[in-house]
Amino acid sequence: MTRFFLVDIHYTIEAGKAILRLYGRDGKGKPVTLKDENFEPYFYVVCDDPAGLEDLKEDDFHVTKVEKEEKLLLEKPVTAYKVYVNLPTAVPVLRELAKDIGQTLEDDVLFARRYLIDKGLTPLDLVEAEVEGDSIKTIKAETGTYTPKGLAFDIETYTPPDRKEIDYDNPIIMIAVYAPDYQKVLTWKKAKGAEVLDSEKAMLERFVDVVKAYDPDILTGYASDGFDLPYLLARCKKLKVPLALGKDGSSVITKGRSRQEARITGIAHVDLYKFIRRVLGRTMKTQSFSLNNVSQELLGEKKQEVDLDNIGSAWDAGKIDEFVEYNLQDTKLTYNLMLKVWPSLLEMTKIVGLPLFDASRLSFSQFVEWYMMKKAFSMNELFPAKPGYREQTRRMGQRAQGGYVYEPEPGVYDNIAVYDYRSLYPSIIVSHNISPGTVNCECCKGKIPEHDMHFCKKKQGFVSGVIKELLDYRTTIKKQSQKNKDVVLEARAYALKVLLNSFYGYLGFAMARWYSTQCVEAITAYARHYVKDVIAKAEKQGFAVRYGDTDSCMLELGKKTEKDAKKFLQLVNKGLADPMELELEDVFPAGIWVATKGTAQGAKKRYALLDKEGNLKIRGFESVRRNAAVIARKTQQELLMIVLKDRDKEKAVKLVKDTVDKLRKNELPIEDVVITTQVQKTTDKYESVGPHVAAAKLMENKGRTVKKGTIVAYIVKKGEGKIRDRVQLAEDARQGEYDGEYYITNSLVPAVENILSVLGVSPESITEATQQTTLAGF
DNA sequence: TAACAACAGTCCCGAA
DNA sequence: TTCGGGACTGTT
Ligand SMILES: Nc1ncnc2c1ncn2[C@H]1C[C@H](O)[C@@H](COP(=O)(O)OP(=O)(O)OP(=O)(O)O)O1
Ligand SMILES: [Mg+2]
Repeated sequence: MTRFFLVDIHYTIEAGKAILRLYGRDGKGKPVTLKDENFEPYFYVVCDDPAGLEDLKEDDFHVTKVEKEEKLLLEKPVTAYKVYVNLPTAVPVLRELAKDIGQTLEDDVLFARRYLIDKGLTPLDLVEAEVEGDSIKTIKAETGTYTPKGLAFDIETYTPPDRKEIDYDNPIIMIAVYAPDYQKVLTWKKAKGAEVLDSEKAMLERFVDVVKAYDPDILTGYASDGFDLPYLLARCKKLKVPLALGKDGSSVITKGRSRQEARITGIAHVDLYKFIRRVLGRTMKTQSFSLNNVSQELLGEKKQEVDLDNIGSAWDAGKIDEFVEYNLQDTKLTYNLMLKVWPSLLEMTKIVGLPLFDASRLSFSQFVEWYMMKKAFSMNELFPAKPGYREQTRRMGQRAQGGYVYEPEPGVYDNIAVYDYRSLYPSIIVSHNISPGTVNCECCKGKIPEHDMHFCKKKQGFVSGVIKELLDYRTTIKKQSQKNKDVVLEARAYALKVLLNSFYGYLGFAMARWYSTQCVEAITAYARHYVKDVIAKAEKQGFAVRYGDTDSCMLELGKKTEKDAKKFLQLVNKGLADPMELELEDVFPAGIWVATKGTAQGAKKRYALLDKEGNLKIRGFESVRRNAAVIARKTQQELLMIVLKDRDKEKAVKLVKDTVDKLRKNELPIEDVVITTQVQKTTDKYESVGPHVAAAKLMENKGRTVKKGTIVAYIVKKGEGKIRDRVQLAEDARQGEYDGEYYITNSLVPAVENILSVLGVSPESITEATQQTTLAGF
């Protein structure tokens, strides 16, 4: 009997047979490798007459047996034939032949993943195997707490002083690895603090040895899928060094060109850049996803800045001491980032049940889909086929209505109670049993809001059942995080929230296996119903409704107290079916809503609240937008603080006037007028060329690569004509080069005018008055 | 930086 | 000069 934490799984074909190898570590920290030779690949065929299935064959591929099974497809019973084949690689071949006989299903499930699903094993959790030698006889899942054994690494490459592109002809000059109990920097020129090897080749060989000796479960880098490992591989190939990091002695394997990934057999390679960018990217404030910026935001740690542009000349001059420090520092940051995201990453890996390598690279849709597939197996549901191209296009044209947003009345208000449904869409799915298989059942009647549709009340739906489990779990975590004010739990609750909301999105996602417009329509119709219901109830109770968006409702308490606010919460919750629940997030001493530009109408998705500790919670305003000029963002934020906290109109006016003045007199440093904007396509693809695209082209002219996602920092210069003809890269901007008038009219004034007008101050008075003082100065 | 969804504000370009 | 739409970013 062997018990161990499962880290990775991989299969090979030996003597015409698929052999799975499971890699992991036992409770004492000893590495474990076991093989399973008794798992057979298969797919399903749904048909009336299975004749001919057993005889399918092509080349070396053939069917080994066929079993009849009663399964469910989209929650309806079907008879399916389970077609076993001799090799995993036979599946994509024989399924094509089987298409003449019936509908093939589950014919695109990777073999190792199939194994994990069928055996119910969870990576990074315990498994228990009965073995003979190193061969698995039986295997089952257990539970235990895994402690990660990780190693971070980073390479530095030689770059000639005048070049910046990646060129595999340039050598790797340094490699660092970091774990709390082990650090090393390798290089091949004399340097303080490093182990100095004779040559690049020797260094690469040593690197392989170092990693093997440390024997990590997890090897982590920052952008290591796209840079470090492909680079290492290229240099190793050139110098004839096997990059044999695999636990079976195999080399690192890279895959894909646009979306590269580097796999190491038996070790979970985690590219933190990829994971952070995809999972946290949307919510991060950072200007770029450089290791430094990301560490700054996530860890509050900044590494020493070293000018890497000089690494080539420094190397040539043999002055590389500072790069040793720098290289190690990078790996330390990478390691700490790993620790930071570990609770969420571990959570997601265990939930989805795929190896860490795969789990850390999943998109949200893949995540949802693999989770559903895992659950489907245990509930005897067949995995529906992925939609074909035509079906995808058809779905693309469909659009379901979304959430309701209440139009606010511009103004400053006191004592705002903020209510918000906990996991609204997921809780609707669960409480109303929304699932493709429960739509308009024969056995029940009823009608959902806005649509002639109902959902079964008797039979548990597949999707609703799957989400219920996760939702209950998230609720526990969220409550714990609130109770203990624990940021780690909060991060986990957040990851789970996004995941849960992705189930709703997934049901309306064109490429989904489980796709249902009806479900999507139902979910959002219920959501609109529930948020409007709170609004109506609040009004009935005499509250002034100030705002609401999708699942939230903000009430001005007026003469009412916080106790009344809590009573109202009870009232609403009494009318809600489990697991739906409205939460009272907080009562804020003050809040402001403004008009949309050029109208008197209240702007949605733009407001600010002052909390009891005196902090601002700003939503939608320029101050939280990276593509607004820094000066506009700063001034607006200060202004909001003055308006909500100091309540000082004079001070507010003065702030803006002073800022206008400084802009006019060109007194502000360049950093204050920088605008950062992302290019979402390559620069040649633009129909309309805006300032940031013009700036991106300036970068390209300087020989810099601009890719999708590059964030461009620029300023607007004085001059005539279009704004795009007046941009200058922030890095090249000279002091005083910016156009103060542009920033006043197009940036600062728009950001503050609707706030000032709530106070009854007209923007003209601000700019005019300054003009007068300026003139008076002459 | 392909791939969970919809709703919404603002800036600037480009056609009329 | 006006106005619609492309582009980007944020909120839920
Ligand atoms: N990223 C998203 N994808 C799809 N739907 C979303 C997303 N974000 C929000 N929604 C929808 C579904 C949510 O239930 C609803 C309300 O959003 P929100 O209040 O932010 O989250 P939530 O209600 O799910 O969690 P909680 O309020 O407990 O943090 O809006
Ligand atoms: Mg909510």
